Amino acid sequence: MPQPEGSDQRERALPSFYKQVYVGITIYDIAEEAGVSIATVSRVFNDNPRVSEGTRAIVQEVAERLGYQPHVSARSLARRQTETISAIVPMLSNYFYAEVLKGLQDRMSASSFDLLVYSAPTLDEIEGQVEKALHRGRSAGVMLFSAPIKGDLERQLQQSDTPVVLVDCYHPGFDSISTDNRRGGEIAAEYLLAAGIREPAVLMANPHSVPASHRMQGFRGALERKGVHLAEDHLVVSSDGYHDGFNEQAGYDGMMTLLEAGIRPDGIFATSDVQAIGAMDALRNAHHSVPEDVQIIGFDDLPIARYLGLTTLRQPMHEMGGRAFDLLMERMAHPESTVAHTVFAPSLVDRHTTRSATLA
Amino acid sequence: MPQPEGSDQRERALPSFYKQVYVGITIYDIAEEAGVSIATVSRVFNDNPRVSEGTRAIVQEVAERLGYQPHVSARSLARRQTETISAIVPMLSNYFYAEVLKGLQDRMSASSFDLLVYSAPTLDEIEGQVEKALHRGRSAGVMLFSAPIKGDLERQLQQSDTPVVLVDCYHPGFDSISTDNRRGGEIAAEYLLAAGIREPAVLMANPHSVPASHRMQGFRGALERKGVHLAEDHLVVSSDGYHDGFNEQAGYDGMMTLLEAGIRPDGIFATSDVQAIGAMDALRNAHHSVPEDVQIIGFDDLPIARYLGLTTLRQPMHEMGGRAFDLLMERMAHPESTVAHTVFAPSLVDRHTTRSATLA
DNA sequence: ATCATTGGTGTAAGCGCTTACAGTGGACGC
DNA sequence: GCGTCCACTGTAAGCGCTTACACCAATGAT
Repeated sequence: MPQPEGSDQRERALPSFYKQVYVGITIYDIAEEAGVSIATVSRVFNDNPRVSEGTRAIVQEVAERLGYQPHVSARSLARRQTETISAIVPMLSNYFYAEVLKGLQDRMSASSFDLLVYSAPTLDEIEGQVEKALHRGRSAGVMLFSAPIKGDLERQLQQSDTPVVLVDCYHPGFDSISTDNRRGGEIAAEYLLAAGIREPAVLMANPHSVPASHRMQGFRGALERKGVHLAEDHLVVSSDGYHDGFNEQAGYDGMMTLLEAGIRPDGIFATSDVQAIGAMDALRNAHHSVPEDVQIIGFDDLPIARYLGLTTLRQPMHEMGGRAFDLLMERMAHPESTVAHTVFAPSLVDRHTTRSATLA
Repeated sequence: MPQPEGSDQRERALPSFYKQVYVGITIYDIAEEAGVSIATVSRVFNDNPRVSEGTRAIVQEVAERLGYQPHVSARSLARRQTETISAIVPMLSNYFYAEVLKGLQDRMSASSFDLLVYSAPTLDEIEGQVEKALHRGRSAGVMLFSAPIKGDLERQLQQSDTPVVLVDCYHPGFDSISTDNRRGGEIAAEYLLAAGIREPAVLMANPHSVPASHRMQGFRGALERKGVHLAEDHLVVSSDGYHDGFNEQAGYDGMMTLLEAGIRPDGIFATSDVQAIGAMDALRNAHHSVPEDVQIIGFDDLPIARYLGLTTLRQPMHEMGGRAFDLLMERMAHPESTVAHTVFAPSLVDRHTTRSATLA
């Protein structure tokens, strides 16, 4: 239905009746009511200084009265940019992601950006979600969590020209923010060794999980530097696909594998708190006491870790979220600047599943 | 910069060089390359049957080759609708919301909708976030969590014509989905009474929290029906604003208030698991044992409840999220149909902080 | 008094898409 | 052999906004 000329057609949308006030007020309505052109109205909402104070006041009053709200799609189409950023996370109900996202939102709330959340519980879902997030006009920036950047995904991201920030993962070509997982593993090893353990074991999540691998590698490396060997059969790798093996069942099963093989480590490093919790369950069932018989260290510092008194490596999740947003803004402002990798050092939170804590 | 005529201007965007292939391919580019009009291209992407098989194949091939992606803003502007729904939650890092959101996303993933997440940690932030979510063109539907619908907010929602579904809260004028909090309170009371308690106490979150109030009311009501009175000083209401008093500290403080007043209840109903956990902390510090000296029941069934052996009332969070999405879709399809309220019955999860569990 | 400037405003094109409406050419019936 | 119908396809308007450019009155310089 062609709109014959000017604003004739528009008149029916004008707020003659109250019930219509809140539906579809456009700048045309305001322009007509205020007796100015749509360009002027638009200028007012864009804080363009080339509008006289008087006109500005009138337009604002009318807009207020009619309950005008700019149409986001029209605006981003005309401006050629959105105020939406997308986050692709493996799972919302995972505390780590929820907390990072919260940090992100807390920082975002000062800006006018909105947060679109995609979830990709399994690795093969990532590409699809990333593709959606990368749709033209969808997001001003993308935040990708815990994804191995290679193959098609890598290409996809490289070919796109929307800014990307990697969280909890790494690729030389993109800004990233992560925890120094290797260092975390090292700290765990040093701590356990200092606490007197002789026979370490590792409960690892899925081998393709980069953070899990790094944590384990750091742990093993530090061990070896101190002359302690991590036996092959003392490293249990989860094949549980649920959340990459970062789950309680995986921890429980891993511990049972050890126990059933007659292995009795006196120090355990679990690549996540949830795994540690599962392991503690198994240990309890088998009547082994923590930390007397076996000491255990987790990773993440979930709220539950505090309640269980679990010694763990803390990641500054909230801060990471805020920083991730900053990085994205930075990248948007300077698309060509050098790629930056922000690495947070994990800190040991000493509680009651390790000896030194009890002795301290 | 006016576009003189037809597609002359466009030619520079055509993929003569590969590095440009992935930036800004429009239907004009495809139309030109495929030798058809933009209308035809558009029809192909909208599954309009009035396109011949041959033409369709060519267009699809070209689109694939050029890596075409529709521009979401342009599309929603032209279609006068978005494929985005917004959720306004108090706090992402709260397990309840994260889990409901996950249920929502799991159901959504089958559709082509995207999820915009706003957070409103305090009550006065709700209106602002709702307003953003209600911006014209922003969302096809809004999901509002745990918000008291009254005053400006009520008006705001009523005047808007975008579908709204309330989660974990209620208003006669809007579709809603919630747990029967009163019933949950009743179940807790009946259970505790059956387990032999004589002196009940309630640890309640903020009084303006509707779920907390209902839980308490249900509890008190059931108690009275059995001839047991809940003394005024046995009802501790939190004034801790953080997350409406649904936090561990509030539970801890509430329990301490009781203890310091010399009150020694033998059965405690906490309006949330986190409060129950805080209370148990206080109890432990004061050397009272659970469930011997005092039995305690929480509400929610967070993962941590399982580990602590906390008896609690479970809300089907994941299912609620899925259902919420269905309701929203339903409402979008039939804007004028009768308002529907879906109420889930909470179920008691019997663990070790209550007697009957140990005795059973 | 005249002309360049300037502050304020309007006109209209264009962002990339959808879709009503208007062709167009071939198959078919008479 | 000509009109009718149908299956496709193209033309162009419009979604609500931004913004380059044009315009105009008032101002200051000369």
